Amino acid sequence: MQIGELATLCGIRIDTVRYYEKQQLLAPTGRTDSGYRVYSEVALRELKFILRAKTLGFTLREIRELLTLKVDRDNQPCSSVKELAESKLADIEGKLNELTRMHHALTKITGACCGGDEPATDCSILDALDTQEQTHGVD
Amino acid sequence: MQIGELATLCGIRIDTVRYYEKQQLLAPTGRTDSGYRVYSEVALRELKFILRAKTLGFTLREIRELLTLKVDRDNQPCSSVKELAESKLADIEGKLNELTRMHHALTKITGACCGGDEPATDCSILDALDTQEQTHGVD
DNA sequence: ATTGACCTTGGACTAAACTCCAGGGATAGC
DNA sequence: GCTATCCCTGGAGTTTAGTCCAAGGTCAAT
Repeated sequence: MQIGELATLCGIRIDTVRYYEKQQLLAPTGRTDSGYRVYSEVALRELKFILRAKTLGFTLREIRELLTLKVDRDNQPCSSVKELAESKLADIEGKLNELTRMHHALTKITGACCGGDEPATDCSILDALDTQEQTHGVD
Repeated sequence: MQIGELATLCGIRIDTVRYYEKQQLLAPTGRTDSGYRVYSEVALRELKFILRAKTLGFTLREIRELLTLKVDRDNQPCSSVKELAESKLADIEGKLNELTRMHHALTKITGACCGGDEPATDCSILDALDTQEQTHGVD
């Protein structure tokens, strides 16, 4: 497919696709004789991954790292790959913890809002977070 | 405490704290006679919340919304609060799904990398994501 | 062969989120 | 009282991540 279709499928602008290419995040699968970029299904999946990772708070630089995280058991010294993957895993686990805490807090707020059985007459997200166990390793 | 201590405790610059103030995210608890900003423990918690939310991919505008999400059961029309909280809950659930998928994928990579029992000799994060159920509602 | 919808590059522009600087006042220790 | 370290404001500069524009080539249909 061409760049326009790819962009439409992902709900972004053509310029953004070219920007990601310049940032070494997404190379076109090939070019036509006339120089048009051509993209495969793999590229489409890659672009979708990039966009999802972005909503999770990863920067383009971090996403580039994630995308180049490849294990080739027969040829590669795996220590560096493993190190990076584990550091990304730690990031992700921290984010999962925080999101879970926020989820609890917001659930509590919506409950308090419309006839839940919480006694509080006033509740903010910070108050709601307070009632969670404070055992997250982020601070 | 003063702005310098607050910033140091959070690992950010003083300018950033003042920037958040200008963006209506974090007001100082008060001022000294000479005009120095003074911050309480509550402000410290608020700032930490802002910084955590930022790593989760929320923009400053969204964080401001989250922070002003307050339920006052006795006085407020709760429909708007509830609506916003529920839309944020949906955001958070989407992020939790994606993060969980990524977590599985990275775990698979680190397993494949150092003596795991996966048969693949080659594995990237996209390959690893492939083996997850593709039933997330994001695309 | 002309029209319209697509694509190309290069470069300028924007918004969000900082980050730094200049010029000056406040406070604490010697 | 001097010096260092903190703070103040206002404004300029930077980085990241796009977004737009101009000038022009390509392709399919009429």
